[in-house]
Parts: sequence; structure tokens; C-alpha cells
Amino acid sequence: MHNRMDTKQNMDVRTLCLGALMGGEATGYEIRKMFEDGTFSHFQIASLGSIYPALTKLTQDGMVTFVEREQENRPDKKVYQLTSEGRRTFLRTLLQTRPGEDRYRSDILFMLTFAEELPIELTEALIDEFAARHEMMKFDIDPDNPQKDECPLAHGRDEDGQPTPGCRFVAGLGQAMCEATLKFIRENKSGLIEELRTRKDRKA
Amino acid sequence: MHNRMDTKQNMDVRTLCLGALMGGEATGYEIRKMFEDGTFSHFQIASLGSIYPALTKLTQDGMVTFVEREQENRPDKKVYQLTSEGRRTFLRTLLQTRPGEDRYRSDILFMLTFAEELPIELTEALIDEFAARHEMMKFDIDPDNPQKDECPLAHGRDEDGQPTPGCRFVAGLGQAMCEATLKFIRENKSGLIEELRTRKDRKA
DNA sequence: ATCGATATATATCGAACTGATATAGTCATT
DNA sequence: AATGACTATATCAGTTCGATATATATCGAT
Repeated sequence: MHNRMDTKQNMDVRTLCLGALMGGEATGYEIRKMFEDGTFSHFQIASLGSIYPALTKLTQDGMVTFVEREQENRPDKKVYQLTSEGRRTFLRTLLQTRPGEDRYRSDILFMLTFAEELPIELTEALIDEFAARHEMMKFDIDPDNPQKDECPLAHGRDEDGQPTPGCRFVAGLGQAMCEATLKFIRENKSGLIEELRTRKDRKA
Repeated sequence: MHNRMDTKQNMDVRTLCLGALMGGEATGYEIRKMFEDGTFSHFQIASLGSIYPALTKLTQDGMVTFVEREQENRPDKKVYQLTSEGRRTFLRTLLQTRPGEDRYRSDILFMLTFAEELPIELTEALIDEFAARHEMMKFDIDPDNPQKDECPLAHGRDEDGQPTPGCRFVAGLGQAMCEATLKFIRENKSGLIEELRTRKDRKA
């Protein structure tokens, strides 16, 4: 866990796992869910293929420990927990790190860039799909979403079970972005479709 | 270039390069700039380390051709151009592809999630940095931005040199997202900082 | 004048990560 | 009884990133 203050790299999966465990114990499977559906889902990604090796490495380095927990009617779990060393290292990393660039990747927006070369129905479908995904995301982000209360994955809760201010802020920002996206689509979709139609007519 | 209709993968660099060349000829270096600063910068990424091998592969597959162009006071260029096969393949890919999930990655938002564990000055600095980056991005995205007229990289222009409707739509969406982000920060930053301060006082 | 930084331009490579797959059991639906 | 979905860990091939090397030129600062 060396210093990366100088680089432009994004946080590696080991650091992300430490962060995920700041909210309490969790299995590798549960950590993935935090990035897939949970607290971190709209602004960080990590797959199982990187999480499990990361947890192994972190165990070797003394950053986390685990206990194997037998379950009825379920495969055994390895429940991981931060060591005080791990906690210290994570917070030190946050203090020392120049945060990497934000990166947003969207196949749909890339494809829409070529709208003029596509059938208009496809363009419409792409925009609708984009809107649907953001509608879903807006819903998923909500920290007060009743769904989330059931699962133990939601990190960033204080003693009262309330989301911490930081989490609330980040969630609110995510929702604002989703809403802006949806608003833009409501206001501009039909205009784009019309323009594409006129252009196609002019060509023909 | 096989069918990936069934998978959830994002577009590979080869496909992105074909798309970049839809706007006309370009060198590998120029393609990277499209993803770094140019048209695609806010929603796709590709690095030189993947672009050059991709162009080599595309040449082997007959999707692109290149001419070596000598330059005065500059290293030689390899100027790539789509073949009709490449153009057809790209458009077929767009038609056949189920677009991969959008993915947004932000170290800053991840860090802000732990605001309670950080010094308040760092939290403030992170938010300011986030705002500054989005301010910059909002400016960079503008397809009518005078800066862009100089460089030949801006794809998605029709015969009149005007951005195509698709590009305009995607750019507008990007700007709307930036604006929403900035608005949210304006309206919520001081509230967060205050809340963090009160909590810290209560602990002490 | 020379130094360091930045820009143009291509190429390569180790390290990291993704997505797929394997294994294995449960549960609900068809 | 079969298919698919969920819990759970593990591994690996293929892809991509970030760093670095090489070579040349410009430009501001010392």
C-alpha cells in the first residue's frame, strides 16, 4: 500500500475494499453488491474477479481479517473485517491521495453521436433506454429507499442508522444528475427526432 | 469483429477507433485527443496504449488504411482512414449491439462518502475540486466553443461544418449534467460543511 | 544561452481489471 | 424435472491502462 499522491491513477480495488469495510464487516460477495446495487453503485465499480484477490492480498498484508462462518442451506462465508492497521491505512490513503479524474463511459451516448447514420427508431429506443436506466438509478440511489433497510450492505450509517452527511450529499448529487438527465431528455428528445426526420426527408 | 449482441461488455477500443474515424482521417495521436479533450471526452475513454495496437489490428483486418505522411519539424504521421468495409462494419456493429451499461467512476465522490472521518478543510477542498473540474468540463464540451474550430479533431460535423444533431444532443446532455452538478454544490455545500462542524463539536 | 516544460508522434510492456466460467447448493417458477 | 435466479468463493484469459522510451520542436523562465 504505497503512496500514490503523485500519480493520476484511480483508486485500486484494494483501497475500495478497505472503504467498503469501513461500514462494518462484509463478505466479498456483499462488497460486490455495494458496488453493483448499493451505496457505491453509481460512482464506483469493482468486480468479483478483482475483489477476491484484493481481499486475499489485504489479509496477507494485515489490513483485514476474516472468520469463516458456516451457514445452513448456503455456502460458507468468509466475513471480512478491518484491522486497526487497515483502518489507519485507509484514512492515511484518503489524506495523501490526489483523487483521480472522474471518468464517465457511456456506449449509448457514443452511439447517439452517430444518430444521423442510424434508423430513427433505433435513436428513439436508445434515448428511451438511457432515460429508463437513469430513472432506475435515481430510485436506487436514494439512501432512504426502503429496499435498502433490509440489507446490511449500506455503509455510511451512523449509530442511529441514519446515512452520514457525506453519504447523503453524494447520494443527493447523484440524484440531481439523474434528474437533470431526465429533464434534458424530456425537453430535447422530440426536437432531435424531428430534426433527424427533416434531414432524412431532405436527403431523399 | 464478432457479434456481441448478447454480452454486457462495453465497446472495445477497436470499435471506438472506427467511430472516431467516421468523421474523417486521423492519426492515432489525434484519436486519443478526441477521447482526452475532444468530442468524446466526457463519455468515452481510450488510451494510446490501446489505440495503437487497435489501429494495427484494424489495418490487418482491412477496416482501415493509412498513409505515412512526412512532416517538417515533426515526427512522421500515419494518417488512418476508414475503408468502406470498416464503415459498414462499424454501422452494423451499432445496429447489432445492445449498448453496455453506463459507468461512472469518481474518486472524489467515493472520498466524500467518508467526509465525517476527514478534516473539514479536505472535504471542502474536494468539493471545490469537483466543482472546478465540472466547470472546466462544461466549457470543454461546448461544440460551438471557438477553441475547437482550430483543430481538425472535432468529428460529427456535417458539410457546413456544423455539429450534427446527434452530437449537439449529446453535448447538450453533458452540459446539463455539469450544470446540475454545479447547482447542487452551490445549494448544498455550505449545509454539509455546517453539519460536519456541528457533529465534530458534539463529539468534542 | 541553457534549462525545464509542453507538444507532436509512435511504440511497447508490466500491472490491473473485467467478464466469463467453474463449482456447488437452495429456492421458486414453469 | 428443468430452467433460471440467488448466495458464495475462486480462477483465468483477454483487454485495457499508465508508464516509459525515443525523437524532435517550441517557448517561457532563469
